[in-house]
Amino acid sequence: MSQKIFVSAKEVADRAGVSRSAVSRTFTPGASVSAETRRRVLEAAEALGYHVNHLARGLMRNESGLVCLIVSEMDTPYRASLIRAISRHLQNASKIAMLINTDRSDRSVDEALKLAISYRADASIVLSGMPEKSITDLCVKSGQRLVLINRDEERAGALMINLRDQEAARQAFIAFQRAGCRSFAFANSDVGTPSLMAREEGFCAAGREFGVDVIVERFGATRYQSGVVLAQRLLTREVRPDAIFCANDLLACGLMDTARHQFKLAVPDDLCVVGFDDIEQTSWSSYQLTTFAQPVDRIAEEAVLWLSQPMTDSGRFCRMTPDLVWRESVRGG
Amino acid sequence: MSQKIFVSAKEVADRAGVSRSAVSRTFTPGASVSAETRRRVLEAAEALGYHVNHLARGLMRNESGLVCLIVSEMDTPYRASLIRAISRHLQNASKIAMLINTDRSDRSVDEALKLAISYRADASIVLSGMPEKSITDLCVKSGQRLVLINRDEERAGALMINLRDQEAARQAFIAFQRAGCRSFAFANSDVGTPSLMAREEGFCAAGREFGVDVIVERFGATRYQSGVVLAQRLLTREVRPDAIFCANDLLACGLMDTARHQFKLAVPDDLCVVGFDDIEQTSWSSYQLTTFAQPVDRIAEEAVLWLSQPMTDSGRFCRMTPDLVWRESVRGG
DNA sequence: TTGTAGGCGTTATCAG
DNA sequence: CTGATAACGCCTACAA
Repeated sequence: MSQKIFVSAKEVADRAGVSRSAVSRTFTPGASVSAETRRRVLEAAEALGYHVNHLARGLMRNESGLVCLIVSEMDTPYRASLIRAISRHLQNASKIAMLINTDRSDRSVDEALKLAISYRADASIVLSGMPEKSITDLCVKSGQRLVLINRDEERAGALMINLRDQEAARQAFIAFQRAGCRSFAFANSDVGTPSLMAREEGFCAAGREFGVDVIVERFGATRYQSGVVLAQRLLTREVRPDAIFCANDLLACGLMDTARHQFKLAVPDDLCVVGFDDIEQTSWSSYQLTTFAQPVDRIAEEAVLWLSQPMTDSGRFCRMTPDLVWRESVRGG
Repeated sequence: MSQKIFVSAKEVADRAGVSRSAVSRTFTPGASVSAETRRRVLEAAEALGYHVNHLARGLMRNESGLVCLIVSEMDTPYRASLIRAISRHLQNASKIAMLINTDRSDRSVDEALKLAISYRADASIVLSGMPEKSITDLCVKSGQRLVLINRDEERAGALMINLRDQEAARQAFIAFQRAGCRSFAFANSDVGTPSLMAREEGFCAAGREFGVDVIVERFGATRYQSGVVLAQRLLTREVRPDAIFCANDLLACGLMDTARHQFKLAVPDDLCVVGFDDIEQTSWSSYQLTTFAQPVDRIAEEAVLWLSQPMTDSGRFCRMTPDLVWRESVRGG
């Protein structure tokens, strides 16, 4: 482990023939420095390759500029696009994203939040799992911003961004009805994420509302492969569903592929499918999936906006409406 | 902007009735503390919610624990999986990833590296674009580790991880020949990334080697939509290619979809296709694409390993061989 | 406008 | 094993 030798403000000051404070002031936006001093400092800094030490600055200012992103399975299309959107918005706000991988267990999310505290992150944004109240309380008490995305529980002092999953599910149900579908199913993973469960419940509730039975099948992780299995289970039932709402697009892709290739069904003629997220693949011509678009960019925007809001004790809910994107996997439209 | 009030070692020391040093030692792995002192410190820390300030620790130890990931278009499947792999390996090495989005211009990469210096990152890993020599020199001079992935230029003191793109391209060519293909094409984007160009050159070189003409078409970004356009251009030529090597999987998916749906061609009977990356979608039953797998996990492993290697002036090349994954898009296999 | 002095929360060093 | 003390690099009064 070799020594790191970054150049410090003192060296710049010496070379420029000014005091350390002059250097500091040169790099502090609102400070007063004469043009001449500034010029000499900048010149020396350039020559030496000086860059303000954000660690030390953060120590003084009590503001690190770091924002912690806590997320599991980040290579999943929807997650990846959300991370990208958030990190871009953060950069625009002169913050920088620290990325922490979790395994989706609540304990590993707790560990991640502790790490965020250790790094004196200005904020933490949780995309996966639900941290313990004692930890989130500590975050908030420490003055850290906290954003929970698509989690259902409330946390004091945090911003909770949620989608109207249930309403969307109802909308999907109605779309199926308009398409003349008669046998309805919901295809879910068995991980029990709040937003996934909300979609399931919303779809079942719509079934009750309209006096129609809804079959629910759950299996595995929320991925393509589970969609394959779900299709095999649902499409071999005595009364085969002709309308399947999938908890997300990945499941829908696996399900559609299997319906077509293994069961030789035509979508949407034999089977209507609706997904959720609007990941890029749904627009590919092999899928053309009708789905609900998560307002990824707006979620990111709201999350980052919250970081500069004055602290409140109560926390805030922010509910957004996903847009139904009509493509070719449902008749009519 | 409300004040942040994190609890400090002094407060823990006061509560536990010991000195600040004792607290520090308790949280420093190799240090010697009596069991009793340790217990009292831990108890006080727990009660107060104390967490070591990594910013201050980094200042002292001259080691921030931060590693900067510089990447553009990070929501792309291959990039996302690489980021995930790297961030997991970093976590195992008790480092933490800082994520910086660039627009792939070399200038924005330079800016990102300056940010990495400002945060005293222990290392920077560049996945996109090529930073200026003056900047990379500064990084290395400052004692920062530097890893360049899939870049072609050399940089002193850096680890450069590359794939044997040309050899892979030759292998693809031979696979096409074995499948009995007669008219060869290479489908590329027009961004000119080193690794993409290497694949193109390797494929053309193989054509020359075997005395066969190779058509090259380039268009747009390295994404699905460009694959669509490339298919339209290539498949309307007088002599229609029956073997197309795509610069990456995203292009291949767009090209395959278009070949099948718009041109009603059967893959692999009418057209053989090979891609590159082995993104998850290639294993979906709509594609079953034969492709070269990037050794994502090994790349991540090597990159992280480099961070703990003793510093050398010369830098190091690390070349890896992508594995050809046989699926259904090429006859034979 | 400028320089000086003190402190931010740590860790390393060195007596005890 | 423990506690005082001096850094680390920076910012912010305060006084000049």
